[in-house]
Amino acid sequence: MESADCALDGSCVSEGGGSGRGRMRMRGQEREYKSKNLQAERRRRQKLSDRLLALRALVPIITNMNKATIIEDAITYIKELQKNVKDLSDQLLEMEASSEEEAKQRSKTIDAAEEMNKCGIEEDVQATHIDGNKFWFKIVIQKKRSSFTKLVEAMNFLGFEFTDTSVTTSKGAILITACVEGIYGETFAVAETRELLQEIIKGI
Amino acid sequence: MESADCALDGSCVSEGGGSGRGRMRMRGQEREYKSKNLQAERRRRQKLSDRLLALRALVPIITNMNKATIIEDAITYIKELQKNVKDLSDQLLEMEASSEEEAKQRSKTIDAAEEMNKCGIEEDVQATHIDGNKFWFKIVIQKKRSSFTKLVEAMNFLGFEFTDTSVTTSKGAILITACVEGIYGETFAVAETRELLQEIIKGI
DNA sequence: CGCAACACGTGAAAC
DNA sequence: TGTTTCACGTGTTGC
Repeated sequence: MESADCALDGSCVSEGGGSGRGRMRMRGQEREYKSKNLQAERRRRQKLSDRLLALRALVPIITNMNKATIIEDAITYIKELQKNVKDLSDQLLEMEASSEEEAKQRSKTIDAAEEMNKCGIEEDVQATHIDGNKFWFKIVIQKKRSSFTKLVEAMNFLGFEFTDTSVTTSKGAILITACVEGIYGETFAVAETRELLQEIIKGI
Repeated sequence: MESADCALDGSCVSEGGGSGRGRMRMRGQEREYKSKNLQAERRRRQKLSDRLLALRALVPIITNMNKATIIEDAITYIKELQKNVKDLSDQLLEMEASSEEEAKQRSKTIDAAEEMNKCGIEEDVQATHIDGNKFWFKIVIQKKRSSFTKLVEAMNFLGFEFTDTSVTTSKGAILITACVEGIYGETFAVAETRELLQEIIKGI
């Protein structure tokens, strides 16, 4: 090293071998200037080195301790992270979109349910538990426009799937006999189901 | 610069001012050594500079063009990305947990389709004109969640009222036999009604 | 021995 | 103005 014999505080001169460049005058100021510059440069180098160290500590995979490879690894890591973020946010967006659709469906049926509450007809309802979450029920109500549709919608909203159903219309009345199954796996009590049906019908 | 007066290929000597360190002999070889070292150092510097440039290009927010700040920004950016990835994956995990039920339902419908195909049940749509705006139709479709509900909704929307209906679910398929009546008094052609039904089913 | 990587001091330029 | 940053050439070290 050219200045290996200098003190650490840069108090040495080590004027370059270029003997005649007309820059050896004002030795004291020149010395001070060089010293300040030297200290600043030392600080700068150390700062950069520290930053590089911090960067290396942040990157999980390190192929080499070299300065260049540290930055290279950091670059590939950043790219990987960006890709991850993109993929994840895409996936999340897709998920949210699908769940939004469901919410829409639900709100739609809720609106329907609210609309059902406007009308008020009380009719006969019978419910029987078959097994598990399967129920059989019989409903006789006065015929109204879209009443069957609304019943089906409401049952669907409550998590019931129609398996075997029979609908008969006669003289302004509708007879519905149906087997339904709770699709979410919850078990309902018979009385509860009956009350549910009556609530629905009350709304129709 | 100590060797600012040197040619770019490093052909200068610029022997350090340290006059007596016993290292000024073999001038030719020393010159060649320095030249090679110089070239290698140039390459190294350029490579590192390029990497730094690439890193800077990858980071969106740049407060300064300084080497140190470039690395600093990269560090904060990496931390931000890591946080993003963590948050997103957490959110996604939560979503997936809540939508597991749906996946179950979907696999259920897939199973239903397989079962249906196994049993040799084919999807079918038949429509027959009874009189006026009354139709009788038979539909055999693969069992899906809310498929019956959606069919009823669609028919209701199109102005059909269900009068006599029978629904049977068996082996992953759903058989619907129904008499419907156009409530608005329009007359529909049979072929038209059948196409309508097929469109609806396609949408389910 | 050569090669590769590094830290150093220094002159010049930028803000 | 001077402080800060940069690129440069060089000596040194480890493989």
